[in-house]
Amino acid sequence: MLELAILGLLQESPMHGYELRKELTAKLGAIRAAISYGSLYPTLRRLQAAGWITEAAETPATAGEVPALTSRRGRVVYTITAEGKERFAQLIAQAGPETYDDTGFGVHFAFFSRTDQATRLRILEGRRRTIEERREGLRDVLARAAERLDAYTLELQRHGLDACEREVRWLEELIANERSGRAPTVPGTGTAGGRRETDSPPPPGESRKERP
Amino acid sequence: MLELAILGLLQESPMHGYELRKELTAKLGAIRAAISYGSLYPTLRRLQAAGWITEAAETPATAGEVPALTSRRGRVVYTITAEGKERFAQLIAQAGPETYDDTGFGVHFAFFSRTDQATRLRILEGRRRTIEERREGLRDVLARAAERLDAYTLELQRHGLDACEREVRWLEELIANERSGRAPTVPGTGTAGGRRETDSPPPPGESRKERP
DNA sequence: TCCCGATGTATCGGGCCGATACATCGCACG
DNA sequence: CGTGCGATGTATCGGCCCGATACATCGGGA
Repeated sequence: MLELAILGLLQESPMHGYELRKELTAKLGAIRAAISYGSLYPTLRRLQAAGWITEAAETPATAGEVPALTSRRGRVVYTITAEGKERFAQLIAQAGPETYDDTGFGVHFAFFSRTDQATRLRILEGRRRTIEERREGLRDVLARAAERLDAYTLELQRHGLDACEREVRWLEELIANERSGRAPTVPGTGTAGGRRETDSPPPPGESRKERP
Repeated sequence: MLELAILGLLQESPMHGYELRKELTAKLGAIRAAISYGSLYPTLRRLQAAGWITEAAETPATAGEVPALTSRRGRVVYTITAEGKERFAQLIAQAGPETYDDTGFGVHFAFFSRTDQATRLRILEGRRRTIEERREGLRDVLARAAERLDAYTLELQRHGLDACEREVRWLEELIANERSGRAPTVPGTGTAGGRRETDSPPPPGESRKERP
């Protein structure tokens, strides 16, 4: 999963580790706390070993432009390769069971703008099925094993069931929007400000790989 | 986390691995998919090594009672020790940062009936603070970095923010109930049947993501 | 009869996390 | 003027947990 996220971010621009972590946190903040360096650095090394990215020490002196007394810090900049872009395209499009768990779905969804509509629909529907199954499991427990569980445990299940129902509804709306070619924007969620004039566009679709 | 859950369940009655997994799934179904045997068995061995539990091959023949032609299966039954009970009490009462993440909180909450009110309040409030921080982080991103993110990523954040707000409200109710000495039963959640005479107690649980 | 699904125990490779270590920079506060 | 603290930055290590895999038995339906 981390592999996919890193490849996705580096496609926007080359970055060094610290920056990558910040971007990762901003992009995936809704699904996971914060990536640990204990995962990040080993993953970066793995990606390099596979040839998906290259790492390079930051330009020691860019010649002109304020050679700067400011700092000489050993920053390492990671850049995605052509093979890495292919790898990303492959990972983002294929869907296994992990694609539908909380983290996997979240990462795929965060990079939906780099996929085509058919893939988006496939993933959205797979996620819905997964959540529906979880929901049925919770309903079963609540209906059939309620007397064996204490009130707190029961309340936990109820809250989980509620979250499942809510997510299914959310997915239904996204699926409907997707089918009609409209953009994501689910009506109900007018939560925070921030909407800009840029918002109409969306079905960003087309996985453009901007070649150099 | 698994350690705590196992110790908690074995306190109700001795069990063998397969059974333990089923109970774990029923009790924690709202927060995590299903415990893998690849985690369960090593953890059980760890617990035994520490002296918190003992393992014993199932009684070969209970003497009378249908010696049974049925089966001779090498089942291993795990039983909690006195030290294990102390360990559980210690784990369930103390709270570190992991106590407030999705999984950690869920497990603690599932065993709330084995704790005192003060501990419950402490954990509930810690969780609320954690979720409030997550919520603020999402608001910041939505307010300050919205133009840098695509429509899908934005929608993901909005959905996450919505879940945070909902959970905070839920926690508030649980806290209020806890303070007033009342039992949980959050008004809104009349989802499934199963209420019994035992029900006065508690509130719900929460979880999600996964995280992690 | 034969196979399948549930019951049951167990290991192995690998991903990811938390703790930890170390180093530099700019700024605020004393 | 110094001193320390928070942000920036790279990196490793032990350990938990997961998914895949292997193996074995039992009851029942095709």
